Amino acid sequence: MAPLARPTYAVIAKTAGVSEATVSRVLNGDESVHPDRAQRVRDAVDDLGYKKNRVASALASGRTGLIAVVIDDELSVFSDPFWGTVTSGVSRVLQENGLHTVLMVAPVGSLDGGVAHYLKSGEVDGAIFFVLHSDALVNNLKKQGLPLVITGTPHSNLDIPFVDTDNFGGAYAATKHLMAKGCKRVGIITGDIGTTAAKQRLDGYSQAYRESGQVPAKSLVCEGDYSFESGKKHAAALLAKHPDLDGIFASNDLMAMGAITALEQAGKSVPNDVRIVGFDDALIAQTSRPPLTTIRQDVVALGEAAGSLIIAQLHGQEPVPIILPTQLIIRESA
Amino acid sequence: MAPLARPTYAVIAKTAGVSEATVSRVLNGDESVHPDRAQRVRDAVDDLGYKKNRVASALASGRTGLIAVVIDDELSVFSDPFWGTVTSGVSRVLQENGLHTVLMVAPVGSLDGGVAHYLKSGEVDGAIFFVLHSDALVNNLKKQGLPLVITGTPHSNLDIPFVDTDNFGGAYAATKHLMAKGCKRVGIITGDIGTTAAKQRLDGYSQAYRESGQVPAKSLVCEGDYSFESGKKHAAALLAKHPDLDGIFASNDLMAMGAITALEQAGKSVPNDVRIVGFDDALIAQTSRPPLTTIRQDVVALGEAAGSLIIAQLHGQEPVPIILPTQLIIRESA
DNA sequence: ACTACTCGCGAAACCGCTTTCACGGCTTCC
DNA sequence: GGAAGCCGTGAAAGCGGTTTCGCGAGTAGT
Repeated sequence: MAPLARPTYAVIAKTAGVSEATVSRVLNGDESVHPDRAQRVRDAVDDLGYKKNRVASALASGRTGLIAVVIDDELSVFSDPFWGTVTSGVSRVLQENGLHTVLMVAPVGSLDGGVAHYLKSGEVDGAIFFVLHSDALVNNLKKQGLPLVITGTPHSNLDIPFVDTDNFGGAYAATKHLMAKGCKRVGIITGDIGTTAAKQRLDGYSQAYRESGQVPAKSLVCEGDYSFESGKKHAAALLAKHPDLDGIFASNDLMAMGAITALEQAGKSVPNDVRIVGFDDALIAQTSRPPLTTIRQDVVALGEAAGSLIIAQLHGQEPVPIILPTQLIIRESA
Repeated sequence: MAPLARPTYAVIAKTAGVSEATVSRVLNGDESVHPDRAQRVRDAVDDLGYKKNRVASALASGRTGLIAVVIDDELSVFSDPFWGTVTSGVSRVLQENGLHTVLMVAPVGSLDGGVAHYLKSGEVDGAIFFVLHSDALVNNLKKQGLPLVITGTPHSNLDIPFVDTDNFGGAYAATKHLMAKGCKRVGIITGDIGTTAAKQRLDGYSQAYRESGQVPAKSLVCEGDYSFESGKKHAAALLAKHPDLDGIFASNDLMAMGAITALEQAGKSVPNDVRIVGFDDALIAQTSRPPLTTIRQDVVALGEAAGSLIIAQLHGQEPVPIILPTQLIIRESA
């Protein structure tokens, strides 16, 4: 580690013939410095190839330039490309604003774990939470005034800015589409109903169903867990209970694929006998056979929105929740 | 931001009745402090709920406790769950060692971009590179003595520790498996041959082929780019050139799925007419119809290995490259 | 008994940047 | 013409740890 002696303020100040205080002012965009001196400083900076030491800067100013992305889990990122994609969106926005992303993949659990300590200890300027299993930590951090953003809609009425996809609208559109295609008996395989997203998608389905003049039978609603296997299982069950089933809305693409597999095993053709719509427009939706009709959510945009919400707070602006629109992508499964 | 006044060394020192220097020694595991005083310090730390300010610590010691994970790209993470998974492996290992992961998703390109500056400016204690398009930056950083790890085998003979999957062995096993199943004419769809992984997998294929007593025809080798579409395209081409084709080794699962799609469109049955083996054992391998026989690489382990290599270097140990074994997963496609 | 070391520990310098404070020089207002 | 106000600027005091340096006491060597 021979960090080839980087210049410091002392050097810049000397070559520019000003004080260190002035150097700091120029480099931090303080307008009150005389243009000539400011220019001298900038010249010196360029000549010497100066780069600010962010650590020293952080210590003195209390701002680290780091934003934590917290994934309260082990599994999500491991198996789901979704969060990786969101993260890269976040990362890009932050980078454009001179901030950096600290990734923390760990069960958050208590208020006293490693992650909690790290966040509380002022080493990051803000935090974005991805999968939130408990509100305790978030509430705690909010009290300390740490800028926060939640992706997904929070359970309780936390007064914390969040970004989310229009789950309700997407599910509504998916169900409407099935109805428009002539489906009379449409089942739904939900996600883990403990998550707000799953709940909202169910609501969208129900709403569309009711607008068709019918009420969805309880037995048409199955609670899955977003896995391929659960899609398979519940599709088979639905078919067993309702031989006249002609449509399924699955709360994500993976379950939709599971459903297709189950239906074809049962001798049904998709989309001729049963039409299927998924949610996400993940990569697998395109590679599926038949290609999956699904609700696209813009995952990168989700990350970018989260990033901008944090930045807004850093700038002292009052952040407003962001709900991103979805888009119906019609392929062959419905 | 009311960081409820966290205690500092000054407070600890006073309550423990020692000097700040001693506090520092105790907290950094210096053995030379008398056990009694050390205990007094530890008690004070516990009582006051003291947590070290990492920023101040970083400034004074020159160690930030941050490791950068650099993805020299925009696309990889966006579309491929692979890197997300590796990252979480890295993150876990680092966290266990009191380090944190700074994620940088950006084209690295020049020696002078934002990422380059960040890395050179000593704000991280080490860096792990994922997708490496150019050796320039890495070489440059190495000269500065920054601990580095590359995932994947470097092109040139850089003297930089790396972790990789046994691409050769995996491809070899895949091809052998096809031969053992009775395949006589086995094509390969490689990845971007500019990457070492693709090259190594091709070598493994060739080796296995030669051991069967034959030499693979040039026309059996197609260069794909890891995408679904390229798998589809090249499988169709292979079949056109070799009507007697009875096996395909695809360098990743996505291309294998593309190949299946193309073959079925051409009226061939998988695995009855043509057997197919993929590589990765990604999620889609299980959801494919038929389920994909493939070479599993342990992606999480890859990340963990990268993490430990960095840590080894931080401890001043001489790191040795790590090659992780693969495993043949037999499903229905071959 | 006297010098020579070793050992544990505290004082203080230091890491590099930010920010407060006060000062000299000007303009403005009675 | 003198008091009051501004403005641009530099000196210096931090931010909260780490680390060097040297001191005093205790042990050993001769």
